[in-house]
Amino acid sequence: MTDAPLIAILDDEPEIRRLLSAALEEAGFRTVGFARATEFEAALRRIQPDACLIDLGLPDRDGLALVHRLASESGAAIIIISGRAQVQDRVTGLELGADDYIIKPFEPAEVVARIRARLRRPQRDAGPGRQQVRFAGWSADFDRYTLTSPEGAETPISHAEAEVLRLFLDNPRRLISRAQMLETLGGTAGESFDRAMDVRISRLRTKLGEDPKNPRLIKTIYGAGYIFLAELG
Amino acid sequence: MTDAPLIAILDDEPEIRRLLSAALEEAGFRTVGFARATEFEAALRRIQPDACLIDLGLPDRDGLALVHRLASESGAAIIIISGRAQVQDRVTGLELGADDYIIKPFEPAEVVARIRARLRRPQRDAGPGRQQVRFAGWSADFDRYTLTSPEGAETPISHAEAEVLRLFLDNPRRLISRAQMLETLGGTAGESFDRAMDVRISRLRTKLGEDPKNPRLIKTIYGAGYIFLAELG
DNA sequence: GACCCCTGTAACAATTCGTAGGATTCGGGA
DNA sequence: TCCCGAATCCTACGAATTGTTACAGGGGTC
Repeated sequence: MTDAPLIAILDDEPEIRRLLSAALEEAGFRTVGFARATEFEAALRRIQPDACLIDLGLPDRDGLALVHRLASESGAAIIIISGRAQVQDRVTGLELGADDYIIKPFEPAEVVARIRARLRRPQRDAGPGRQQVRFAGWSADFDRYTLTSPEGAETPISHAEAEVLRLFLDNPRRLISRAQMLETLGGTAGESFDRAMDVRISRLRTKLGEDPKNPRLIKTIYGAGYIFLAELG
Repeated sequence: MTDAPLIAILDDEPEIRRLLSAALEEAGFRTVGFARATEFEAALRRIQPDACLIDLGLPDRDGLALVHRLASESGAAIIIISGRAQVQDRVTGLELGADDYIIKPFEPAEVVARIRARLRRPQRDAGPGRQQVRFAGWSADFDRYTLTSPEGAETPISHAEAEVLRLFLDNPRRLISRAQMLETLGGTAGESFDRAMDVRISRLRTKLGEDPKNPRLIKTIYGAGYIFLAELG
């Protein structure tokens, strides 16, 4: 839980791996290096890095395909390191799901700073690990689909309710428009499906013990959307 | 209503602002530009951008201080654009809380790609509701949409009322003309929409407990506009 | 097959907010 | 000071948005 973040390094040049892992460990990270994409992918079943530094132009695999797969399946931050400096390369790398794109030759200090910038944000971890979030005295468990009140009472929540709650927890204290919700929750636009949103929220509100006249956690902004007010922790 | 992400652009060169907003709007974003940091900061009480593009080296303020404040108080993604290409500049910018650092001259396509990369991930926690303002014994909370009287009584305020109040708080003791209000609050000019303003103000006045005969906080200047009289703090 | 829970739809209630119209106030000129 | 037109305020009403409840279909379990 409070371990140092783990950074995976995928680069076929041993010299670069050494340089990077030295700088990162100096900065307080744990590192693990790989020379080939196949090794790296095999290891991903065992370890769960917080960020991946990936060198494009690997000998044994198309790096961009790997980036794409990682982006959709892993919650780790993905940072490309590449010697290809063309704007088009950078754009496609980022569009495929990379979080950053660093050009060789790079400065280790900048790599560290960019990794830190990525890890500052809450990770959306996709692993099967414990998915518990605490907020305003409550505790949500997305594995067991339960909600525990500040007093300790536990009530089950449905999948639909959990989806809404997760969206709120990912964007605390930010306005979330209806359109955003429909998009995130997979509802096809328009129709009377946004009615379903209202109902989901209404049900979630009751389970959170909200006062209908004066909701404290889920606030509705007329004509704009919703705001989830809670300190995470 | 607020479907497309909103990108704020802070740069003192009009040419750059035009270039960026053209590229971003082409990519489906909404944009809003500012030439000065003070304008930008005032507007932040009113608008809620999803990402901020900030040019360092602004004439009227230290850009890095602004970045630092934004990073701790806003949930928006922060991207620095700068002509200073030294590694040390980049590192300090990122350490201060920026999410990315782009060097001039930049390619608009890459800026778009990097913004997209930022917005893919859940936004940073917006911090403990920095959206509180105190004035004349009152306290306005723009997260919870409440107004607390000097005696401690709390009344909810609607979105429309909050917009007006925010505008007043951004321009204390300064005359605000009707035209200005309509423009800021998004009302399409002319028509009988300025009647709506009257009503908004009237409702806000009642919630502030104003004496209709002798308003103390929101004063109307016949034929000119309104003035909000209050010490902020 | 009977039962139960989840989830969307529909119908109705409550809230928000702009519009309309008359009442009131303001400022200038007689 | 008094009067008049214009600007501003206030109240009520209605359209649009959102909340809530009841109900029906679907899928899973025993």
